[in-house]
Amino acid sequence: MSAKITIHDVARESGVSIKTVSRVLNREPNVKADTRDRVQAAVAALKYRPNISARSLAGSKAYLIGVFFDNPSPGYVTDVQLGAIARCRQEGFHLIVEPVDSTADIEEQVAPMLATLRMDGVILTPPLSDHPAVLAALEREGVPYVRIAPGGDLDRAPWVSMDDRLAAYEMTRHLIGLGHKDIAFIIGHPDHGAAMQRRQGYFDAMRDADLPVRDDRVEQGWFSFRSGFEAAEKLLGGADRPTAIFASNDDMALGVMAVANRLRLDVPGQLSIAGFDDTPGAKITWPQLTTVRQPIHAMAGAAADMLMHGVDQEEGAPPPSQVLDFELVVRESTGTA
Amino acid sequence: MSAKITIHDVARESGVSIKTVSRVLNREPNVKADTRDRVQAAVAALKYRPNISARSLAGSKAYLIGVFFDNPSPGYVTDVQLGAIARCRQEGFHLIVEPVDSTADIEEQVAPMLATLRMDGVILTPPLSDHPAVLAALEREGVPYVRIAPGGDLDRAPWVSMDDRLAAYEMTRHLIGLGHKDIAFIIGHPDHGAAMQRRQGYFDAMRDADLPVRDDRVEQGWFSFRSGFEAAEKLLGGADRPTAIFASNDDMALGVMAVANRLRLDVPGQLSIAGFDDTPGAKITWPQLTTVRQPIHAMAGAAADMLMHGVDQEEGAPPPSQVLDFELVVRESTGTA
DNA sequence: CGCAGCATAGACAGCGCTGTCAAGATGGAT
DNA sequence: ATCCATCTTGACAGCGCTGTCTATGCTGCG
Repeated sequence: MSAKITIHDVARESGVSIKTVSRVLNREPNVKADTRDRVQAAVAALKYRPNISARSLAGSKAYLIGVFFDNPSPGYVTDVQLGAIARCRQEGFHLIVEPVDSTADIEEQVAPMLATLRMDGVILTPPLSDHPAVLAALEREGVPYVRIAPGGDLDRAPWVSMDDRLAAYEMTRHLIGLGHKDIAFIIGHPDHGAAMQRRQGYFDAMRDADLPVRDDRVEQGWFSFRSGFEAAEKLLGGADRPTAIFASNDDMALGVMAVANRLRLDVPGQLSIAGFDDTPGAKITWPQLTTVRQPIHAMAGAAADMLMHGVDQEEGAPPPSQVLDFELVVRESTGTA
Repeated sequence: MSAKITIHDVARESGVSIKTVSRVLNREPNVKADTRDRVQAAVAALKYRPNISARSLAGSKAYLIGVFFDNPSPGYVTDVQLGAIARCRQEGFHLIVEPVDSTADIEEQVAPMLATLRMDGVILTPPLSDHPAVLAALEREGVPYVRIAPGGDLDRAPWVSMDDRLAAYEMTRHLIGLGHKDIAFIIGHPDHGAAMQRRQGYFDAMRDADLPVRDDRVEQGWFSFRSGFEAAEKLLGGADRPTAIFASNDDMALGVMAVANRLRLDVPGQLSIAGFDDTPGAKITWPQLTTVRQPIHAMAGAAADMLMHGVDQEEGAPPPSQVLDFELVVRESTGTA
């Protein structure tokens, strides 16, 4: 184990005080270029790395960003982490991941970790983005947070999201463009803000194309494979079938795909299927799923950015938020009617 | 924001010195029961939480465990995290997640974070468990680590794993027990230690049952959906088909399933399919996949345990390691021959 | 009754850094 | 040459804890 080398070693090596080394490290102004170079050379020579505990104890930054999640799909979680970390690394921040069970006592889970860690900020993923107790705990402890894809309460704190309504609108238009007129829709979990927006996008697109939407062509799902499976059984059970089904997430679309397989329906020959999210599962199927790619990586990165650079919200001004672009991913599960 | 309350507040409240509070917090001996109770009452009353930065700066523990990963399946990563965190929470530890790109410069990625964070230990997941540069960097910095499912070099450091050979052996026996005699096998990524063990388990079971293994019934795969798909096309292409295919991970098994669907083969009526891992994808398909459940959660928990309680390896003694139990999960994709 | 020996508690010095404040250096305007 | 404003640097005091060392109280034993 290499002996720990501290700021004092660097100061000695470069012939300045530790305070000056600190200044160089933190890119503070008012350091002569010449001095800065000497210090940086010493840092490089000694391979010096500031100790994060000392930094956060003495200063106001902890160099720690938290990610709270509650068991959405693993692919989503991992994507968020990767997106956030990519940005954090550049600034010397690290990521603390904390699963939060939204059905258990929030206070008990969140407050202790907030107090012990004193993180600089927390990234909230759905469904935590809309969990009142979580937001309240964060606010009480004075820890800044950014929500990813919140469903409501948009003026309360900064957030990052995509336009779910528009994405669903465009997916529906894609289907209509393929010649489909009888398009069924499977709604997502009603507690999930995005689910309602996607539903709206579907209705808007159908209306704009003057296509009627029969009541029995819209089924309620819960974002799970099983709920998609069951909805598809109703939709495809009789002889009167839609020519396309748009499930508002991939898991449900996969459920539809499974029913189609059982029924020996050719996809996309006899039935087009569209999903939403572009989870890994979308490619782990045959035919591969036409879906919407969420900019998860970018959203998490943007959230980390806001947190690291301080989200100083001016009094009265709306919180600084961002809407990022999605992408329609057309694969093999959709075809002409 | 609640004003930060410190050990001094607790000391004042309970009428003892801060050192005594520290003793109670750290469960040190030689504190009268009466005193301990008073302190604990004050801690509870004030909702005091020790500051982790101060603790790690002053003491030798950082209360931080790292998890290094390099993009195995998201489900695997998330499972490891959840398993490790569950254990860490009980002891007041937190988890730092760090993706490590094994194809890039390891030194550059790992050394800085080890120096700045001074974590108490690191959990390595495959394929990092067998990455020489990662192990070397950890050892040079003197950071203890526990490997999950390492492929070799078992005497070098502690590890946690399961018996992949035995699991594959039992899955093969499950198939044989169902009456199958012509069982094909798809090998996993050759760099992955576990892949070879699974292959061995298959061969051992076939040999022990006096069943011949034809060369053209064993295909090389890479643990990916596509490689499973391609292997299945070869295996199922002609009229002379095996009655069962054992793919040595779920992604490949799903590839086989996709081919079976295209070929309109009834699963499990005309073809039984078995996977390995029990990823979420195993249930996101129809019929659901018979597979092997890895004790990922438990392995990660055990690894965290070792790290938190110090893995003091005696000179010359083998590193303390564990082999945990797997579970055969029989679902609908396998049936009688 | 005196004292070793242990259990219990506190004083105090840092851990490695940043924030504050003050001192010295520099330069331009007068 | 003088003075002030500005730039550059350093001394020093903590941040909130733990480790070490010392002081006290108490026990039991000769």
